[in-house]
Amino acid sequence: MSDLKIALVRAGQREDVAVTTGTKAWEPFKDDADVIAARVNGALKDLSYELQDGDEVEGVAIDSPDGHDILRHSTAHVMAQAVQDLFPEAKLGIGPPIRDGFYYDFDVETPFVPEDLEKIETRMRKIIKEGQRFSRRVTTDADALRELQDEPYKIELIGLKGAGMAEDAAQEIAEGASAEVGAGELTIYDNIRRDGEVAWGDLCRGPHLPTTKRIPAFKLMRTAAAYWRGDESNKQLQRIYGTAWESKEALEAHLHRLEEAERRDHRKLGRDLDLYSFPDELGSGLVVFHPKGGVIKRVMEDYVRQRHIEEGFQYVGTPHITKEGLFHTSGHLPYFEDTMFPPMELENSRYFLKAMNCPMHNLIYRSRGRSYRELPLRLFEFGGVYRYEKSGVVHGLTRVRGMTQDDSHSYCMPEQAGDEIKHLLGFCLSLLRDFGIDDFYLELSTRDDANDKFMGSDEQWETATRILEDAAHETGLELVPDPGGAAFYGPKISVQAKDAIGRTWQLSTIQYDFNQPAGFGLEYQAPDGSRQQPVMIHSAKFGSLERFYGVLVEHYAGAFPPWLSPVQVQGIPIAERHVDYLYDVARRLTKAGIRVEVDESGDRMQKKIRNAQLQKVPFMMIAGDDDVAAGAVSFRYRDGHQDNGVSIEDAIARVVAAVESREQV
RNA sequence: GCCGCCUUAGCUCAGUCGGUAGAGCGAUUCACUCGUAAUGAAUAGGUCGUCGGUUCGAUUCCGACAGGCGGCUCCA
Repeated sequence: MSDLKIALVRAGQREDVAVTTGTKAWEPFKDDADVIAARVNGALKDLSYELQDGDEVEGVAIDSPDGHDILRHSTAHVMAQAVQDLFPEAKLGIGPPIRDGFYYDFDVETPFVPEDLEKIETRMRKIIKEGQRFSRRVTTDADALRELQDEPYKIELIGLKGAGMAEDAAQEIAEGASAEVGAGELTIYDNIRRDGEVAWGDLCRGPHLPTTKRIPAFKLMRTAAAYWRGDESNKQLQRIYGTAWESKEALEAHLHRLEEAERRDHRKLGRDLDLYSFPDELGSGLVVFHPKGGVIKRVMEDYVRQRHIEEGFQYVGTPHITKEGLFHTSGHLPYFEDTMFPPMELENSRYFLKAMNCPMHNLIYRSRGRSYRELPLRLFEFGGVYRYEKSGVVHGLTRVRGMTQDDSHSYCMPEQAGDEIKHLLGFCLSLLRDFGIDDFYLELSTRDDANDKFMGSDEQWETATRILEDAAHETGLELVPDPGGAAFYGPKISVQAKDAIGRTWQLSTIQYDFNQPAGFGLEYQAPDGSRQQPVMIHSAKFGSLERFYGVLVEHYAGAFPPWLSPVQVQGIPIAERHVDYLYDVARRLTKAGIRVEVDESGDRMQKKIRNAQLQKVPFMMIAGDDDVAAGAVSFRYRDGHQDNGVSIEDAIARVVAAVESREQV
């Protein structure tokens, strides 16, 4: 029994402590009810870990990010135990923690139904009540293979590990597989009842909660199918999603956040606010914009077109269909024919609906000789494209089959490419900020060596990737790599934006393309008289107008800033005799370019206020006897606050200023 | 495309153990003219997603298809 020296870290403070040999990690934290694991020399360990001399030890609280992961992973184990209790034939897939919860995949004969979830939850509560201990046990590949002979998927994972997979490779082949097998030693976690009986066990790296009793609150959310190891050609397993939290209150808060997200759902708000609809008669993924929704679309387009022109773009127009040869020249057809609507045959030609705009812009470039003096040449349009998206992926405005791309192509000399990309990236970000989206990071999609879909030489790819990377770094934004995510013709930077409730969306994309200029034989005449090939840079600022529209609806929960609001001012008379007065003010507002309506329905004024509130109109302009007498109006805002007796001149100026500044009110 | 669930009035939803349906909101009309989130009454509105099968009889049971929802794969 010799003394060990350890360093205890608490609230960022290091403290040297002497403990006896055999001291477990839980002991220094026995008074901290929140601590459910330990970080020892940077690595997460169970509280049952035996401390070594020189260890630096820090408690992991259940409500910390790591603590949440451990809690949820342990809850996934409890769920898997419950499932195998109730469905003994179920084979285990993987069961990692994910954002806000966890899942576990099972191979079962018949898919789970909602009633099964209730039974599983009940069984889980029983397991939690039993207070089973999570016990770590180091094993060997051979022992594990013997022990898990009835679990074919686990055996496959051990095989992958045995093949020398690094941890990140394991991550890649099966999202979350690294939760079961890592680069290090192989371990099994046994769930042990109080009487010492082993209730259940699973191949797992851990760490885990000390006991199942430490799961304060959980809920199973839904079932779904998922391909084994994320590969479409593999068998589909049945996945159960659940969530777990450090307290009942935290669980409630999470469920409340989900409800809030539902309230913001752009599909629901689109109906409630009469913005757009998806008539069955049109077909899946095809949208019609109603008058109010059309206002927002038009304002977006007008503003974006104006900004492009200011940034040196030239607005062009191209048709929605073309003969197939164009897409052969561009190289798209072999890659995209599956996602294009089938061709129509006429006059001995096959015509395709347009799925991308770039080939047509190339024709505009090629329509006459080009001088280096006009480069960079920037062509821009709202291009309507159609893509035959698989039926299961169509989703509101964010995944449609007919969309409008705010698409531009910059043609430049190779040496101009870096500056052009920086220019485009800055432009994208400033445009997004104008629409109130200001929290983003960048993603760099590159070629994947294992895949032969990519066209062009190694050198071209390296050059292009480096130029994009430099431009991305210059923004100072976080840059996340996305290997294998590039288009066949070149690497891509995309802007991933976070909305008001923290969800991320891929919006702007900037792609470097050295292939299409070659395919189309694009040239410019250089200062020395020689003919050179330009590079083209694709960029979409919003990606698609429809998707961005949907993102904006959810970001603002339908309460748009005045410049985007379909109705900016709703006039509400106290009584019928005030209608004409309001119409006079409304006429002056209209003259100032403001979208204003006067509610002259038979409703009581309280009802009119309610209606305007539900329609999320930014300015309610109310007039009664007092206002008429004072030559004024009264404002009510969406947050309920009021500003009475504002003179008509001030009222108009106030609305106009809010619209012009694009501010939120 | 794959797995599961769903489809009843414009919207949100009841209901029919197989005998062709109901509410609230919305709409229309009438009365009320009102100071910051729902005035009252009356009326209209559905071949219960579509097609086929079982049945004396199908909105209800079965099948196919379409559309939707949640995931997976894919993606702007």
